[in-house]
Amino acid sequence: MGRQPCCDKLGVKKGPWTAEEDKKLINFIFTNGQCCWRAVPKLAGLRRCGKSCRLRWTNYLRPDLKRGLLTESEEQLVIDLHARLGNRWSKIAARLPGRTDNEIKNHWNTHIKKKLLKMGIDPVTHEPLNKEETKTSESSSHSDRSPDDHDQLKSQETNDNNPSSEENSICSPAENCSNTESNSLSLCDDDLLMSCLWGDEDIPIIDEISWDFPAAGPNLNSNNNGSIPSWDETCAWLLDCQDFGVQDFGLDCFNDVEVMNTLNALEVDNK
DNA sequence: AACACAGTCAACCGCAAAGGC
DNA sequence: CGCCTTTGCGGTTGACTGTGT
Repeated sequence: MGRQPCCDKLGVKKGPWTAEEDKKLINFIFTNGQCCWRAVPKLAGLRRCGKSCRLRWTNYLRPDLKRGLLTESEEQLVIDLHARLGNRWSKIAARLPGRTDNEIKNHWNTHIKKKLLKMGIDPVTHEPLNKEETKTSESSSHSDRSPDDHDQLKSQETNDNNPSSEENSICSPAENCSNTESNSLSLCDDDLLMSCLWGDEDIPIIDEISWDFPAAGPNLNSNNNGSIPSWDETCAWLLDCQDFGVQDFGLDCFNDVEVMNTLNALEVDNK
């Protein structure tokens, strides 16, 4: 019994997305919310597989994404999290709001890996490289964290959700780093970042709290209670990284005059 | 200017987990 | 309980861009 392919290969487009396709996808998700990805291409009029649509949305089109290189603080956080979690990029990304697993994975492979090697640190074990050489002859110790040694971490990970787990007993200022603050890590200093890192409460992911687009259209202002990037911030991406204007979307949900004025103002600023 | 090489990153692929029936 | 579908994840690829010769 063969596995059903994620899409019929016939007539399904692959490769880079065009602005037109992006528009269709954004338009669809803004008006209908994120529903069954498999159905999205059909409903949105795209000749893509659902998987591709989901990837495009999560890695590129999501309004809450930060663009640009990771900051020093974020990079340090990634390194620390990688030491703890290994190549669990999605888990790492979940702790860096506005960053995607793909982005972090790429950044790790292209920048951080080399940086660590330059510093004489094994990017896999996070141990000093010369230390590694001597250690290879020894049997593994608790601190010798091989890439496959993350099963242990995995169990820790599962305990992350358990408030009574041992790891959670590590008292850190994380408690002070409230969820709302955690959503704007870029504003935190390194101490706060580390606090957030060692606090094992799952940082609420922006997706979960603000990207549940109702079909009726988002109430753009009501969700902004300070913990979520303002609409002004989140919509800037539309003007920032795409070569089309907001009006081009023809979004029914953008019928709020105030919002439209803001968007227009942003667009003017951008020019 | 032309070419080669290296670096970067968006996108694809295959697998596994999750969830519904 | 087992099958099937859907979603999510991590590894990998390949196109594009920048830099050096």
